[in-house]
Amino acid sequence: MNHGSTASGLQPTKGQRTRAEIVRRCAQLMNRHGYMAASVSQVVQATGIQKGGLYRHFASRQALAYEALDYAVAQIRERLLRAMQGHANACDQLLAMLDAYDFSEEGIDAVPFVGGCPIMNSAIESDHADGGLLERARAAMQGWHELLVRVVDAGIRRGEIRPGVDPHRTASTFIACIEGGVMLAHLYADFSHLQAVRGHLANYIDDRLRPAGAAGRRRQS
Amino acid sequence: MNHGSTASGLQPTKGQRTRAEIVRRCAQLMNRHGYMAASVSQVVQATGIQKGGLYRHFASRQALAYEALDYAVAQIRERLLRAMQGHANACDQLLAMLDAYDFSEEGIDAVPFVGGCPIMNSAIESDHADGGLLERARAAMQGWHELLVRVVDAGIRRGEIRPGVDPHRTASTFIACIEGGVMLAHLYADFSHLQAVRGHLANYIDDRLRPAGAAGRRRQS
Amino acid sequence: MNHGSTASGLQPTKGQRTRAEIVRRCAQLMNRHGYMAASVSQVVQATGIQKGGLYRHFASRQALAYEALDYAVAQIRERLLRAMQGHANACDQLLAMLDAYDFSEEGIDAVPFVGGCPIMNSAIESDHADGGLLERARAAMQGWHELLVRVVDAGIRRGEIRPGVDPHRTASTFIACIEGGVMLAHLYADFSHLQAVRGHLANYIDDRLRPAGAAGRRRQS
Amino acid sequence: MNHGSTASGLQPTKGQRTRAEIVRRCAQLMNRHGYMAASVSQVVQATGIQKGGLYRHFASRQALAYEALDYAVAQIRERLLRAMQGHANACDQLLAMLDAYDFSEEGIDAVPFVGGCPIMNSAIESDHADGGLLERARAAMQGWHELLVRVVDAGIRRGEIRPGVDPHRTASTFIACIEGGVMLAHLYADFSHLQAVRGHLANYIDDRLRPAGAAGRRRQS
DNA sequence: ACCGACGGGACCTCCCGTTGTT
DNA sequence: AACAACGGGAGGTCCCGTCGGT
Repeated sequence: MNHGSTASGLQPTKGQRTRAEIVRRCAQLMNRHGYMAASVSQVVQATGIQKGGLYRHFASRQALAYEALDYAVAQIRERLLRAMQGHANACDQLLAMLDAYDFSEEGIDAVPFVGGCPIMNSAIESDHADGGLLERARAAMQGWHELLVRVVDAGIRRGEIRPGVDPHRTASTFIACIEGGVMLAHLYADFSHLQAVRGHLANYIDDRLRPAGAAGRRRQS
Repeated sequence: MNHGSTASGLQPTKGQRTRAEIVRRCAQLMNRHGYMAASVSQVVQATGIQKGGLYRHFASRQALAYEALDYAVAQIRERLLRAMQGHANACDQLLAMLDAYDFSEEGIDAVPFVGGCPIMNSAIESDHADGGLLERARAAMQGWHELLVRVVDAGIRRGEIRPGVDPHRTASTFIACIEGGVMLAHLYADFSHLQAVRGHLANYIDDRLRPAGAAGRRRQS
Repeated sequence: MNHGSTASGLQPTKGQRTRAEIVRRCAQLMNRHGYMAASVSQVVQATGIQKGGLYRHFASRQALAYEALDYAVAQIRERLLRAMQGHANACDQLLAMLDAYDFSEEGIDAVPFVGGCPIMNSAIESDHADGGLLERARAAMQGWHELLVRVVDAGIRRGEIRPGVDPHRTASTFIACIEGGVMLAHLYADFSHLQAVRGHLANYIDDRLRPAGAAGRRRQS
Repeated sequence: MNHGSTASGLQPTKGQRTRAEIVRRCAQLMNRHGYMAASVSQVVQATGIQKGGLYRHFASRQALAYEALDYAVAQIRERLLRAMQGHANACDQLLAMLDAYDFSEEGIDAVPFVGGCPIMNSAIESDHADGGLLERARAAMQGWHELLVRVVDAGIRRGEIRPGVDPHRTASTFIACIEGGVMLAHLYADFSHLQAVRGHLANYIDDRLRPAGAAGRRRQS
């Protein structure tokens, strides 16, 4: 049933293209309606493919949900990495992560992820229903956390962040602030909450992360 | 169908006690399994009461879910208020709110709310399914936000917080940090993430909220 | 889910009566269409009860099928026992068993078991699909086999059957002949095949079972 | 769609060989799982050929099932004929038929027909579902019955069987005993039941079929 | 000659809510 | 006030058969 990438990676067959499109559409759908809460009928409507066709590509609704989540997490991760690559300084990279969640210019209903952050959504939903979802949510969060730790570590090594800073606690703090801000922005459909958090994190960086003498030479939100 | 408080408020009848118990049990159940995702069968099992009996007290599963959410939010709010009342200084009150979410000494499976913060849970879930849930989640969040605004305002008036601080942005920041921290603690079943956030907020209070001269005279996490 | 005989055995509740009626109707249906092959829709049509109601009484279609088979086997067994009780001589009892399968006077579509012998039917079908069916078919057959062994044993003790006869082999022989005859009668909707087998078994009794001197003093088919 | 024997009978084309292999594999599969109960997926798995390929050779699953049954019946018939050809005496030929069903030396899971006698299986299953199956089961049984009648008739003509014997009733009796014995042997996975029936039939032949003076000149089981 | 891909429908299960009964 | 019993329907899975490629 795993028709993922069997026959080379050059010319995707029709089935592979269909399958990829299903995953893409489902990621959008399920990030709103819940990865486990979305019904097959909704998937049928969202993808334009019938049940009979769906079950050719995925063994179960659950398997499709997992794959959609994996896809969504990969998308978010890519967005984060791309946002970071625009900056050289570790502190700027940290702020860029938050900015990656700000869709205010693209509109709240824009791509890619209506429904908020998939990692947080699955983290919350995993408590409800499903063990497999929990595993995936934890793995996704862990990946993000480790990414942040690496950024902070590198910042310390490069002298962009004070030596005494604890990378793990800093990572947790950033994630908590970002996810909390995303939740508020999404709940109210109002990104000003995210901007408030951004200002807070910028201050935090100045107060506690940046080396004392180097304060304040960057764009302020 | 709203048998909430019909026969005076002194001696609750048997029906009223049953009804209250149902709501209490459902709040526990639904905060884990989702307010809309929890099925009537699960409610029957969790409460030990049969469907016929349930529908005597509640017009629909949805109505019960709303009431359970209201109850859960009220419980959390009460816990927050009680935590605040232990402190006179506005800054301490703010930190006490976060501490109210720390169940590390009571165990992760302890009361009252296995499954994390009901406000955040409903905020996330409201995106999935239900308009009524969204309204309630927003109202609950609004209530909390306003409470924080009042605390900050009062702190400014009493000279415990710097005059220039924006109460709304500060409230948003605290909520974001707390909810993000709760989410992490719950996802990993590990309250150390919440402690990291606590340290961060304590620093933030010292750096940006407390009047300059008054820095640092209270227990540090 | 096993609402079999909870509340005393005196006044069956409405549910118990419904349940019993479902089993009765299903035994008829499933003995024709196969215990596993019969669909829930067919059960709904045969019983006049809807799916929602069915699953209140039985955990699954399979559970209902098992119960229907058990009921059918019990009915056949009762019919066999009643037929035997009309005769004192062991040899006559053996022939009476075959006669119990002869519905030629009641019509081929008569009660109780359109569709042939439930034991044989389940024995054949058990090979197809289901392990639980095989267990039940074996147990039912074993019960019948042991009944025959007891009849032969008693016949030997009372001097109605020759001492040297092997009860087990005799039981197997009778069962094989009867079931084979029932199958033919049912396949062709023609009981003359069963009569042929009856004549054969009567001869067999005279030739090999009855004591030498006592030959031939009973009604011949 | 009937690509049975289009291009002469000398060099079977690749398609014809594939088709024959499908029928052969299906006969094995369907004799266990039921001719109508076996799903196309099971056929796909058993044959290693995909649906698109299957439906090139057969118009429907039903048509394939019929052909598989015909093949199975032909196989059994051939086995019976071959067993008979080893004996000249009619009485020995009758016993040889039963022996043809005894796979105890080849193992219960041996070829050719795991799942018991196809004629009996289809006779039982035909009651369930399908009119076409019933026709075929009756025809197959009729063919066997007539074969037995011819054997008995020839035996009478050659003086190996008493003149007064009724060939039809004798044929029915043999079939009933054999099929009943096969059923027992298969149900218990124990061929001793078939041996019991064999002994019984040998006695029956001595007592009622063989001419009086010619008793006992054959191997006893 | 065969396979991959898909549509539409039937199946079993479970759900929610109502009703009659105790 | 509570339960047992039931109807109607939605949900997820799998089925059979067709069609376009190759």
